[in-house]
Amino acid sequence: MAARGTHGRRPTLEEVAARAGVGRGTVSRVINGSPRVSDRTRAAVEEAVAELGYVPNTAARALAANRTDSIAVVVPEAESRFFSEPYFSGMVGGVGMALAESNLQLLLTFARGEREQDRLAAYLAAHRVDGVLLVSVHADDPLADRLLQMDIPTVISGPRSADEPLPSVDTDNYAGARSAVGHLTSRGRRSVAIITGPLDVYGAQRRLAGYEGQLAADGIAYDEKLVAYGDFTEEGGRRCMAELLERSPGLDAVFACSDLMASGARQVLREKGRRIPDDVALVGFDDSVIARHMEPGLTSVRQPTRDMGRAMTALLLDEIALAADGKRSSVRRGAERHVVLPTELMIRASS
Amino acid sequence: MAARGTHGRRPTLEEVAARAGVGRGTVSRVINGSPRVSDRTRAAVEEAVAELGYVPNTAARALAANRTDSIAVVVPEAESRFFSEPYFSGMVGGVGMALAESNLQLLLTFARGEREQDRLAAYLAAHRVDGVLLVSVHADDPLADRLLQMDIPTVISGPRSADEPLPSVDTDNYAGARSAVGHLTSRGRRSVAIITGPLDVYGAQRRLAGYEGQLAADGIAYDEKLVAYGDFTEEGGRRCMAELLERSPGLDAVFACSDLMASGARQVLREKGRRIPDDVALVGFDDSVIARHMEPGLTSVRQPTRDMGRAMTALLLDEIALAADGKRSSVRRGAERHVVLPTELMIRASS
DNA sequence: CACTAGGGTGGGAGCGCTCCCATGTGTGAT
DNA sequence: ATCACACATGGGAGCGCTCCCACCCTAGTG
Repeated sequence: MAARGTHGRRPTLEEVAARAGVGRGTVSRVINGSPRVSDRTRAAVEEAVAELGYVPNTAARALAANRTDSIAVVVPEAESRFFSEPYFSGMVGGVGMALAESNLQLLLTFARGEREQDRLAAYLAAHRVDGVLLVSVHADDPLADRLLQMDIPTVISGPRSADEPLPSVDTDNYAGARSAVGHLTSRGRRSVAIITGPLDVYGAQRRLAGYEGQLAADGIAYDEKLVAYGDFTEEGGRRCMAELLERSPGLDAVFACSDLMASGARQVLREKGRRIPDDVALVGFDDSVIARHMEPGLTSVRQPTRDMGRAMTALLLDEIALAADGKRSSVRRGAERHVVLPTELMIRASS
Repeated sequence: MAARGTHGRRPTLEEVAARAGVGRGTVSRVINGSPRVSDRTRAAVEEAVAELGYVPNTAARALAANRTDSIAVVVPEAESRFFSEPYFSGMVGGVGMALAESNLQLLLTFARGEREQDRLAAYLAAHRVDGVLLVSVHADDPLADRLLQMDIPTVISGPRSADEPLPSVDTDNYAGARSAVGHLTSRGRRSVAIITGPLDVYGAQRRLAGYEGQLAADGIAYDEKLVAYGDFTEEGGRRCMAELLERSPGLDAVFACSDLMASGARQVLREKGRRIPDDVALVGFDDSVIARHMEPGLTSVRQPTRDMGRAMTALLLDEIALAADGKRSSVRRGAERHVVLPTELMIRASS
């Protein structure tokens, strides 16, 4: 039943073996690049494979070998954020790029809500993937710990804390924030406000820390009135900007911890009649499309999302290899398991 | 060997059966929701499943049942465009959303270059997925025809021509273009230029046709000098705008067939000292982030990318079901296989 | 010239599931 | 009470592959 079309079944290993006049095992060896095959035999098998257009059946292989040759990218957010934030699509693109060189497949999964996460955890547990890439995780995310417990090779895209147990890839949020603030102070701004991200995201904390660090380095007193707590959304940016203007009408610069928030801030600044950058300089974070198309062009801290995706993939492949080798090294290369990528300040007209 | 950790193997069907005191077949029936099980037995099995934390092994199921419960989204572009164009991520998000309700998984695949495409075709042929969603295809794309030949259920995101053999989902490019141009003429613009997309993309042709259609309806003569042939890129938009200004300095409106091109056009208009919208009105297509953040806000034809993703998924599920039923209806519901979604003109300050 | 290594090779066993047929068990009709 | 039929159930036979053991043959050794 359910034969998929008249074009006939795909050839099997056995058929290739018959055609090449060898045994099943030998064909398997050739397919998997084992050295224990004579050149003559190998050639014969390869010919048969080509003639028959043989492609191994993944399901059978997965069942027999207990690996799936695929990894999952898990985005624990509603898909809606997946659109709006270039962070995600950049990351996924980088992963895809890195994967193209291996022969792994990429499973993309969204998991909003606890129920979904439960389902997902079970799913991943069922050995459906060789490893997991966790993107954008909040400090209290339960999924990460579950994966850790279940011993599934996992790499996380931003550590949840300073001592993240899972291997991770991150941008240097601290340095990035410092560069942004340093840029503002070096241009003579003295009353630099910040619109933070949600502080249950470790990266957002680090950006705030970078802000504080740079002010200290520049000998500028930290002023609580210049700190507004946002959530990475445009609306949050609006709200924070309004608050800031109310509390500190004299501010002359704003560092928004995401471009989206910067965009919200810009709207409010404009409504209140502040000119950018003349009255208030504005800097964002992400260097997304928005930054390039905003008016005036938004100075922003670039995150190499693509490279991050690549780095995550590389790390994960390591982890998977390690796990397969029976985790002979529980003493792993500590620091190497936490990759931190540099940021770059893209200077435009807004500052 | 290669046991993935000390936490032990996942329980199997057989173990659940033993625990529940029934046979393997019965458990399978319960898992798959067959009605041919008594309530008492069903309850017992469900309890055993819960206690053991049983999750079916996908590979085994795929092998036995000859289906994979997963579909592939194929993006035949370099990942680079995947980032820059919200079209893609919107679509993928919609697919993810629709899939969440089924229990299918989403495989994301990029295929740039012919070699990659060959590999991919073989891959898909090997029954690794139940169906394929093809996003953004050029008229001469070979992959689509191959999938058709191989009898793999496939849905394409924009038909390649008026008589696309594959089921498709598209936005109403013709009507969208008309609404944009009509909007411009209704505001008194008489010299409306167009920057087209690459004409080997059917949708781009339709937008041009809509432009012509609306001008005709408004009794405005079609002027070749007002048509510039772009490629959906920002740089292309710049080039075309420059050309147009040279050929037709008196134009008072521009319809760019993508927001990205509109952005390029805006830059050139500004450089040449034309005010938007006072001197030249500008309209884009896509209603992407760019449109919302451009200065002035860009009037743009919105494509419901999310809904498109959803619609594609629904169509594909149909196709898959049909294929499984032994394609009893080669006489399929013709028109229903081509879904066209309406556009909406988002009016902003640029026009 | 017998004897041992070892590289090459064939093929059995089994991965966990679905499919389906054979077997039981209960119900209503005669 | 008897027969027929429907429904519920158990379990064999594979799905196509990998793993591994046994075997063979050749080449080197004493």
